[in-house]
Parts: sequence; structure tokens; C-alpha cells
Amino acid sequence: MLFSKFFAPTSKDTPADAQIASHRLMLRAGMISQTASGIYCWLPLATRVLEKISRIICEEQDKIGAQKVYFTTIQPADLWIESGRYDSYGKEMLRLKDRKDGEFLYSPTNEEQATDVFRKYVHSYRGMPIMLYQIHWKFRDEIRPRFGIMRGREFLMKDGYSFDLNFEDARRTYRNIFQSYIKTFRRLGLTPVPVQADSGAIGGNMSHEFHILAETGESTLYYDKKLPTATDEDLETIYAVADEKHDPKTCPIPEEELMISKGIEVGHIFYFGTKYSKAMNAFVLNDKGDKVFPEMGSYGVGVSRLVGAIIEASHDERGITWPESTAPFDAVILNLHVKNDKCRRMAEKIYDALSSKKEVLYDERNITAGEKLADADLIGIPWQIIVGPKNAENDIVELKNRKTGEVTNMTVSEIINRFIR
RNA sequence: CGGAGCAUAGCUCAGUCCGGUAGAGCACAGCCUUCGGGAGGCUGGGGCCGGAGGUUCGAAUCCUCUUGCUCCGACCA
Repeated sequence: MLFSKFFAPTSKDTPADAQIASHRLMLRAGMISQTASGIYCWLPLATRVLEKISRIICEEQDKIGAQKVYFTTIQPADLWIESGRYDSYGKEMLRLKDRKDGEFLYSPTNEEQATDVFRKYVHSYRGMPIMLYQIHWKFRDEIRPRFGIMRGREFLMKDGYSFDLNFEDARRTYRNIFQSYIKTFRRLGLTPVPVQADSGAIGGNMSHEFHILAETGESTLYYDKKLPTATDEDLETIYAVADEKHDPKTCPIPEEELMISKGIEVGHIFYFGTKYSKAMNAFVLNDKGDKVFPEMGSYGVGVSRLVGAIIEASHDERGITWPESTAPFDAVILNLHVKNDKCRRMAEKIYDALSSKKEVLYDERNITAGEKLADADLIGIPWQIIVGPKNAENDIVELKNRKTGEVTNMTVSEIINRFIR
């Protein structure tokens, strides 16, 4: 991709309204454009990141047997009247009317629709267990949207729904999802902190939130100081709770071993048994011919919020420092002097060689070197290949790591081999 | 939903108290000089001063109403 053709409207001005690093940087890097309070357009750079994150989530979901679907964003009120949530969800639900005055809503979550699809087509235990998920836009009319895309009203979420025949199976599914989420967040370059949580409007009695520790997080977490070094097997037994679950009177951890941190909630999983299957009369027959209501759970990952969370965890004073797994490009080539023939030849040779195998941005804009270096640091692509006139005289280019700042001098063919192995 | 702000050029803001020709920097367009950290020069284009009423000879400025956005709190995946 040629930078001169790439729509990434960067800016050196810090927007007045942006309070936290990720919001500021997303605006400055030309990733998002606000269209109303809590509602944002996702520009090409941010869209590439959303797609990287989504791909990793999908791969991990596929591994545990979840099947991808698209539910609908617009749903009839009737489904929600059946579950009883049409009234209880309150003003956060955006309600709409069609031309015939029929009542609809823009989906904030999809337990009802998942249950509806299940009951239409699955009537026997032989069709179970089943797990469906989607990555789609949601709308929740938040009282107070804030921090850019971190608490938007419209947001991209992965939401999954499981249907099991009995409690034991449902609990196993819940554990599988739990472990899968840990893996997913780690692949995204993050360190997740799972905590016990309330189940809120979803309902149910077993629930965990997954947080990324950050000063700017909106949630307060209480946990055993052993948690950050715990192995996968410990997790479920170590004390870690969200603030609404924490009570100093009943807390089993002595005060001196208790850590209190701010976290960004990026995932939330729920087991809620037969709450929706019973309310919506979704049932199957088991091997004895008995009517059985499936044990359900739902599992959410805030995909768009993850973009903000990753930036909160990965930035410095000059800009974003993307982890390689979610970076919008693998590398950026900076031709510092586009009118210098030697620079141009070297940069183009590298670009032609790499772009067949890697996602590469080539900065061939006719602007100052300082501007290119500043932009590259701002948008935070992990590897910068810097072609400057002085080094070009000696047939050398620089490979610079955005995060560490480490610079290695290499020849053109060494660079090409470094990225195409 | 309570509380507090803000709204003037694409962006960041000055001008508003104390009414009298619409401003700056950056950005943008053209030309030139530069070219390793957002460089410099010349020229140019950009505005219903959020909207509606009112007061006044005259309103960005004063008054009333309204809309939008931001922040704090409560709420929330």
C-alpha cells in the first residue's frame, strides 16, 4: 500500500475532547471519526486492526467448535417480550418502528435470537451440544458514552451462545470458553485478568469478566497478588473479583495480599442455565423421550473496545506500539528522500519484494523526513524500514523496531530475507 | 438522570466582561528553497460566529428558548 494513496488522516494536534491516550492516539492517527456521541466511523487503519482481532477470535472460536453466523441487528420486539426483557432492559435499548408501526429494536445482545433459532431447528438431543457465535455491531444507548470507542453506544462485539443437554456439559463448555478466552487475549498481545462478576441484565449465576489492567480502566478489581503469575490451572481458584462482588467482610484474602487495580473489561462470560430456554419454550427430547430445556451460556468479547485496550497497553509518548499480531501492517518503508534516485530504487525494490508476502505500507510521500518519522511512530507499525540518502550511498538501510527503538543496519537483500523466509 | 462546561475557518483557539469592518497558528492549493525528527519563504482560497426568537441605529458579543458535544457522579456488557 502506498502511503500517498492510503486514507490515514494523521494530525499533530491533540484533540481537545480526548481525555485518554487511546482516544487521543486513535484520533491523531486518523483511525476513527466521530459522527455522534459514542458513535464512530472506523477508517482504514482501524478497520485493518478490527479485522486482525476478529480473525484471531474466529480462529480460537473454531478450535472449540463454535460456528460462526450472523444474527440480525434489527429484531422484532416480540422476541424480547417473550423473554421478559423488552421492559426490563430499559432505556439502553434503542427502539424503532417500521413503516407499519411495528415495534423493533437495534440489538444490544442476542440471547433471544439465538434461542429462537435453536428452538426452530433443534428438537432432539442428537443435535446437541451446539455453540453459535457472531462478530457484529451492537447498540446500547449508554447514559454516558465516553473515552472514544472504549464506551461507545455502537460497538463491535463477538457474542457466542451455547446449548448443552445438562449442567455438567454446560459447565464443561463454560470452562472451555474460559480457557479459550485466555488464549485469545494472549494472542492479541494482552495479559488478561479473569475475575468473578455479577451477571447483570443477562441473568444467571456463574459469570466471569476478563480485564486488561490499565490506569484508565473503568472497573476496579480486587485480587490475590499471586494472580499475575498464576498458571492456567490455578485460575479458577485464586481470589479475583470485580468491585460489585467484593466485600471486605467476606474476602478470604488478608489485606496485605490483596491487590486493587483498575481494569478495562474486554470479555464477559455467563452461565444462565434454562433462563431463556424455559421462557421461550425451547426444548429437545432426550434419549428417553423426556422433554429437556437446554442449559445455556453466553460469551462476549468487546472487539472494538479491544482496539482501545490494546493501545492503552501499547503506546509511548510518540504514538502507538502495536503488538505484531494486531498491527495494521507488518512493516512500513520510509523513503526519507523521494527525489533521490538511489533511495527510490532501494525502497521500491524492498517494497516490491515484501508486498507479495507481507502487509507493507510504503511511505513515498513528498514531505519532510521528520514528518514521515513522526507519522510512522504515531501509527505504530512494529517494523520501520528506513531508507535515507546517507546510508543509501553505502547500500545500507535501517531496520528499526518501533517498540524498543533498536536499529539494525542491513543491506537490501538482508532486509528482504529477514521478512520473507 | 443530577452537577459543571463548551459551541467562532478543516483542526487548536483568541475576540464575548465593556455591542461598532471576522482574527491567529496549524492544515489546505500554487511556486521556490529544503530533506534523518512535524523545516523556511512568497502567494492564494477558505466563515449565516450551532439554530430560532428578542433588545438595539447596529449583535459573535446582551436577554430568552432550543440543539449538539465534553467532563464529574450515579448506571451499565
